[in-house]
Amino acid sequence: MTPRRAPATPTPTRPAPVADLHERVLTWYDAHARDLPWRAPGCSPWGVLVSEVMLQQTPVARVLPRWEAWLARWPAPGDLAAEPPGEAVRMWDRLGYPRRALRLHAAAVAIRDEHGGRVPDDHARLLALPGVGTYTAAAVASFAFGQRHAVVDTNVRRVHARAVTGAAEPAAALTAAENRLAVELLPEDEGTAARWAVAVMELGALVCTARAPRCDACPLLDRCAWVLAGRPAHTGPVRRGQAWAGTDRQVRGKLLAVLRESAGPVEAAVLAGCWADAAQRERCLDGLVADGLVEPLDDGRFTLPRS
DNA sequence: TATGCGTGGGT
DNA sequence: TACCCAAGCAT
Repeated sequence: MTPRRAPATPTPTRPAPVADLHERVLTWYDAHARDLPWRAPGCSPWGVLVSEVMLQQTPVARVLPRWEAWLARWPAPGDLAAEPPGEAVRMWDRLGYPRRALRLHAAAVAIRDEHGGRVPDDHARLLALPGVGTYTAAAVASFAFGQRHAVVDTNVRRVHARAVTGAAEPAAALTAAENRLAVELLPEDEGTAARWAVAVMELGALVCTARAPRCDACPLLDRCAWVLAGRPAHTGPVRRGQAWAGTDRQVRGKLLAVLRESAGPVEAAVLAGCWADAAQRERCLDGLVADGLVEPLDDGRFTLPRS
């Protein structure tokens, strides 16, 4: 162990360029941040957690109305935990990746049973919740509880890759070097670190975007490593697009949509109308049952999970 | 570590 | 028009 001792004299604790980075991004955020409900001062940690799970791979514009409806119906984790998981799947509507709804319900149950109904405020306990990974645990700890964590999502990775590393895109998968960089860039002060985390994400979401970055609006333009290097093209493997037409994903989506929109159990014959290929249809239905998204009844019908 | 997992708007 | 891709997680 090598305890790091704070300097007795007011020596700068980090190189000036990093302080400049912080100041520019934080100033930009104060002027340009979106007014999102889960960022409102009165938003509960539960509201933040729900937003983070909904925002996993789903755009803000589509999350907004679903988040409002969710929080209106289930203002606290215990409210959701008291209902069957199928209700969460139904309320999820078309946000996509409906296993997230199931996991959010399971998280609500865990919060009720293991945390007295309150969203835990430390990273390890958040990480233990269903559907909460490294990113979401750090995000909730930072955004809801003001703690100092490296919050590394796809936006942050892109900003770091360009502004600091000088690459057009981050690596395909999160690397140890990226995590180290994120930790190094974290402001020392807890409250500042929390603001920094959300500010870098916002910069990536609004300005330093994947397709057509709006560099003219970027507070880092004149010190962006990627721009200074002449905006070199992405070097590395081309990302594989997500196949869609004819995939199990598409079939699962069709089957679950029918169940969501039905008030009660659905006949197998109705589900059969979703997809002509019977073998694929059955495989997908079995998969949905195995995932807990669909419950088969003794009479041969199917329903959203009741327990 | 690579893969499977929904959905719909933007370019 | 066909991609591209959007605050990841679990396995």
